[in-house]
Amino acid sequence: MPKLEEAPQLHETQKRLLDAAEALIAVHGIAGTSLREVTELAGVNLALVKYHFGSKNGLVEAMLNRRLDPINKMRLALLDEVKRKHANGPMPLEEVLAALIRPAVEMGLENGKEGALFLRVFGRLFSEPATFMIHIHKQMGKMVKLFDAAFEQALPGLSESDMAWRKIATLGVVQHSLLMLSMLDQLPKLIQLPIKMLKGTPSTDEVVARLVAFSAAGMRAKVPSVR
Amino acid sequence: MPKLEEAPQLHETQKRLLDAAEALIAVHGIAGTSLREVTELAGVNLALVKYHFGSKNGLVEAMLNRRLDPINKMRLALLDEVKRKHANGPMPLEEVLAALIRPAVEMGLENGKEGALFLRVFGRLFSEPATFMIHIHKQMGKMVKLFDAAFEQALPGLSESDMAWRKIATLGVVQHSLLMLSMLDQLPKLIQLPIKMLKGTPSTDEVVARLVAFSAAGMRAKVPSVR
DNA sequence: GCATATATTATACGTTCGTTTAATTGCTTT
DNA sequence: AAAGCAATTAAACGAACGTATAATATATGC
Repeated sequence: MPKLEEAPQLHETQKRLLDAAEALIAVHGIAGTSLREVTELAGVNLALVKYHFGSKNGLVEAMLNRRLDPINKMRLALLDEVKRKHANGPMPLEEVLAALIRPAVEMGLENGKEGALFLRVFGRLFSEPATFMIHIHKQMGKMVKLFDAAFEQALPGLSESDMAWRKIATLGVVQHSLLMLSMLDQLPKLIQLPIKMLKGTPSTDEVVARLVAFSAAGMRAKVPSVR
Repeated sequence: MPKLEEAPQLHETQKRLLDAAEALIAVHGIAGTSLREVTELAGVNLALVKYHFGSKNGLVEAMLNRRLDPINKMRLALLDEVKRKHANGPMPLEEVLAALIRPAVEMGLENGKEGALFLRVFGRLFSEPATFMIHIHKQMGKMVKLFDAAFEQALPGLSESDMAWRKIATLGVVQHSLLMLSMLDQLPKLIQLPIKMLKGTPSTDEVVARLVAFSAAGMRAKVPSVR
C-alpha cells in the first residue's frame, strides 16, 4: 500500500516556523494568529518570516502545502490501486471512499502531535478567507477531477445535483469527524458532549472503516421525491 | 407544524449592529471582523457597541443567540410533536433527524439574505475560539440532551462510542451542507467544483429530505469490525 | 584566508485594533 | 420650562498588527 511521502528537506528555521504556524492556526485560525506569536513559539526572529516565506500568506500556504501535497499524492496512488484491481469491472464505492479518506486519517493519527494539529487546520479550512480556498482548490484540482470520475463510475445513474449533494455531505462527514477527533484532548473538558468515542486513540483502520461505512450508506440512500 | 418565532423587539441600533456583525463574521470570521467595519456597515457610532453590548464578545454572543434561540425552540417543539405522534411505539429515526435539521434549514432558506448569512456563521462555529463553543454549548445544552435520548430510542442497541461517531458524522453532514448551500452565490465563480446542485434555490423540503436521507442511512450503516 | 552569498538580528514605520472617557443630544416625566 | 434618563457622539488611549530596512553574523567557495 502506498505510504505518505516524507517531507522534502528544508531549513531548520523554516520547519520551526511551519510547525509553530500550524500549531497556532489549528487553535486560533489564520486571522487569529499573529506572526509575533508564531516566531516566538518557533524561537526565531520575526523578520525571518519575510525572508523565508515573503509574507504571512506565504507562510500559511507553505504550511498547507507541506501536508496537503503528500495527502493528495497518496490519494491518487490509492485510487490507482483500486482502478488496477478492478480493471475489468466497476470500482466498489467503499474502496473509492477509502482511497479518499485514508490518507487524511493516517496523516492525523500516525504523525504524533503534528498530525493531530494539521487535522484541526484541515477542519477549519472552509472557514478561512476565500484566498486560501482558492489556493487549496488549485492544490487539489487534479485529484478532485479524478475522484469525480471514480464516483461517477462507482455510483452510476445519478443526476449532477444528486451526486453533488452526496459528495458535499461526504466531505462534511470526513471534515467534521476528523476535526472532532483532533480536539478530543480538550473537548471533553469544555463540553460534556459524550465524546467517549474512544478509549485511548482509535486506530487508523477503525476510523477509516467508520467514516467509509457512514459515507457509503449515505451516498447510496434514496431520497424521497418531495421536490 | 411549529414555526420559527419572531425575534423580540430591540432597538433599531441594536438590530443594525447585529445584522452588520452577522454579515461580516459570515465572510471573515470573528477574529477577522473589526468593530470599526461593523459599525461602519451599520451606519452607527463605534462606541455604541460598548453601550449596547458591553464588548465585542457581547455583540457576537447576542448575534448568535438571536438565531440559535428560535432554532432550538423549534427543534424542541418538533421533537415533542414526534414524541406525541409515536407515543405508543418507537420514534422513526427519520422523524427525529428531521426535527433536528429542519429548523436550521428553514432559518437559512426562508429568511432571505439574513438567513443565508447566518448559515455561514453557523458553518464556521466550530472553527471559532473555544469561548464561543462554550457559549453555544450552554445555549444548546438542554436541546442536545433531549435529542440524545431520542436517538437512543430511535436507534437502540448501539454502544456509546458507536452512537457518538454517528452523531458527529451527522452533525458534519448538516453543518457542511448548509455552509456550502449558503455559499452558492460566490462559490462557483471561485471554484469550478460542479456545485450545480440547484437550479435556483432548492426548497426547504428538498434540502431537509436530502440531509435526512443521507444521515439516516449513515447512522444505520453497520461498520465492519476491523477494530 | 579572504571574498561572497546566505542567514539572522535589532529596530522602526505606519495602521489598525478593542476599549474608554467625557461631552452632548433627544425624549419623557413632572 | 425644568429635570432626569437614555442614547449618541467625537476623540483619544495604549497595545498589537504586518511589513520593511539596514546592520550584523554565519557559512560557503575559491
